Amino acid sequence: MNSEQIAISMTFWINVVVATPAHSGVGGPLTYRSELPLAPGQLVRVPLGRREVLGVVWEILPDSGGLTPGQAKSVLGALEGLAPLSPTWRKLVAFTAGYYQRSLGEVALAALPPQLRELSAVQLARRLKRPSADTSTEESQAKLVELSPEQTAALVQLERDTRPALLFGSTGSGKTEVYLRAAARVLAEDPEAQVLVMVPEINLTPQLQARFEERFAHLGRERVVALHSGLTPAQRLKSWLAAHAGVARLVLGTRMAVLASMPNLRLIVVDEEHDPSYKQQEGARYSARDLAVYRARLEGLVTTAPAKPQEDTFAPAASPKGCNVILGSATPSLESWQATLVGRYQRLTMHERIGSADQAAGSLPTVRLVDMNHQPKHCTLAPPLLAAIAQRIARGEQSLIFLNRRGYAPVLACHDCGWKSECPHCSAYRVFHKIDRTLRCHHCGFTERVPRACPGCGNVDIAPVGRGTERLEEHLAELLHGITRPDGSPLVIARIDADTTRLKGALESQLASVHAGEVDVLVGTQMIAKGHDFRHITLVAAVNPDGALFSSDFRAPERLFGLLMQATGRAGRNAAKGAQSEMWVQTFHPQHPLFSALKKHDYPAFAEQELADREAAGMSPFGFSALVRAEARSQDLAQGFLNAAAAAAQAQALPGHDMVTPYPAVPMTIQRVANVERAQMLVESSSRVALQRFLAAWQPVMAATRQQAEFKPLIRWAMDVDPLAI
DNA sequence: AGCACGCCGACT
DNA sequence: GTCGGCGTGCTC
Repeated sequence: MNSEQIAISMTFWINVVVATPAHSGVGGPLTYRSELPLAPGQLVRVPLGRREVLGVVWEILPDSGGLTPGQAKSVLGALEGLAPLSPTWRKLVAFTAGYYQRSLGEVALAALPPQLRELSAVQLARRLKRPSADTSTEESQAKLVELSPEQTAALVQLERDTRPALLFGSTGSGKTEVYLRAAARVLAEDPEAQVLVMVPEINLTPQLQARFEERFAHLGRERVVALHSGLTPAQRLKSWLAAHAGVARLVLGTRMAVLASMPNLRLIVVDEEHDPSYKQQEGARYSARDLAVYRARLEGLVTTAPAKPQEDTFAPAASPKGCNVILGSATPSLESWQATLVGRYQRLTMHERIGSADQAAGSLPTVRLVDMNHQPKHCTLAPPLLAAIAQRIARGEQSLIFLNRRGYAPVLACHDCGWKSECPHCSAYRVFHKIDRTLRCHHCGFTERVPRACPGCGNVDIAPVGRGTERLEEHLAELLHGITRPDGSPLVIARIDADTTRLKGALESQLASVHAGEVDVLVGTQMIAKGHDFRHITLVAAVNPDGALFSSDFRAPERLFGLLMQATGRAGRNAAKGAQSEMWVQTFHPQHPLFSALKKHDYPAFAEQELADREAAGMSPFGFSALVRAEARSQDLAQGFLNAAAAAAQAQALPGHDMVTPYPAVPMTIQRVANVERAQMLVESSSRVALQRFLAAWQPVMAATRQQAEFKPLIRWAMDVDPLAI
């Protein structure tokens, strides 16, 4: 019957990408037949196994490509009314898939709103029929503040120089206003132009969204849309469709937005570009910041060639339209900083704090290092720090205390038999949460009530070891007992961390009470360092930051410096109090160069020091790396698989192997999670291109290794290119 | 990834 | 006797 149909009607052969992962064996596009002519980039429903899935038409084939008619199924239908995804978008997806070693379909489908997969043709037609945003509203320009000389200079420079721009500006220097002006210029120049603004976290979008909406209200309603995982599926689809149709002029989103379809993209802004959340940590592990720079080149947004064009896979040929990419940060990633040093990016510096008329007084807080070697043993808070906090309370000022460990105590232990609160499913300790008397595993979520007595020996004397935010809050309440506010009322201590903000809206309401001055001392994890503007806080303290100085994670110092710089920015944004604001750091290593740079609020000095270390060690941005991770029921199997795959790569002399160093497989830091053993293998190279070639060639070798009988029970493996931590 | 098929333990 | 556990294999 099928053959008769073929005989009487025209048949087209097309390649379609569907969401099959790279390790499934089906990496590339699948060939389907279609009775209708289809265009590359169109969305289609196709049969896959026994289900119907959404796919993207990737290419039109001249013939059946050697497939027998029985092998190819027919396309079920196209999503009518949707313009095909542009060639540029497909190039971006293809690059992402190739660079990060995932299948085309996995990247392409992940970039589409999930609801698109479920929608019937009728439902989609209804969504598309909705009246588009009104195009003309009165030109009610919001009143503009006067720009500082630095802001003006940055904007002038952005117009002159189309290299990617690193906007290096401290907290409060007015980076957002530069984004707004740069966006306004692009949008005004071209009535079709679109702008993409990315932020690291969803909870930062509402404030920024309000600001952009206000500024661009004259463009008409619904011209500014948000795109992030906090939206409902329907909202996300709506935003995506608006961006895809070119109706949305400005898209504000998290990392996922870098892959949004925006046919007239002219400017990309990456705010807080150093933030680790730009790196996707599951599925296709792409860096949205790096892809933003790539996409800008692809769209013809930035024009300058990199230092060594042939050597950089991250440098597509630029097209001629012209636009830009702005990366903003007070503490840039060392990768971006290095790029400005070699001229690949331009650097725009903004250091004045806007609104502080009194610059001579120096509005940045004083950094005080507390040498913990000279403090009473085992004290959590040094007496001088405690006294300073008490003083603030008495003056009616607020303090902010950081501790990067939530819960009450990181482990519960029996001093008699040595029992510790290990998780039965993971190789990690369960954290003691006093508030509900539970032991919780922060890796798999396994939760139990705290045992009455030691499960090992029956001793009732089991005790918390170490200190988390919950215990610090309790401890502070004891230490500060009796201290009163200026009006004689008792002090209030509050805590903000992942546990107190689990409920929707909880973070907002807690922040509001801090802003309202109801709280005297705020205890929290790093989540409070980001983006929140606490004007009345005049003291910020980091209780125990030393772990990051000697961490095996080579980016830990960079993150610590950024966090502490950000925290100093939190203190005393109220200009009048800026001069008396203080940042306290408790450390056993006060001579560490990181702290010397911090004392001077000197990021360039820190970067110089850190880059020298990285160069000596051949690490990013001077060297390139990838991790291959494997999961299995046994650690031996996971490691064995990785080692066997590496041996096969050497034996076959894969492209680039002579410039690439694979290290032996090792257990991951958290070796076992939810009863699955995890191992990883580090692969390094001084050449990004060699590493890329090697990884691409290695992929099928891994698949073949997996086919060997002994490795059948392997659960999965995946590559992480340019990993954040090793 | 989904979603089948397929072969071994505790229940209507 | 079946329901269901997840090991294994396939998807144009």
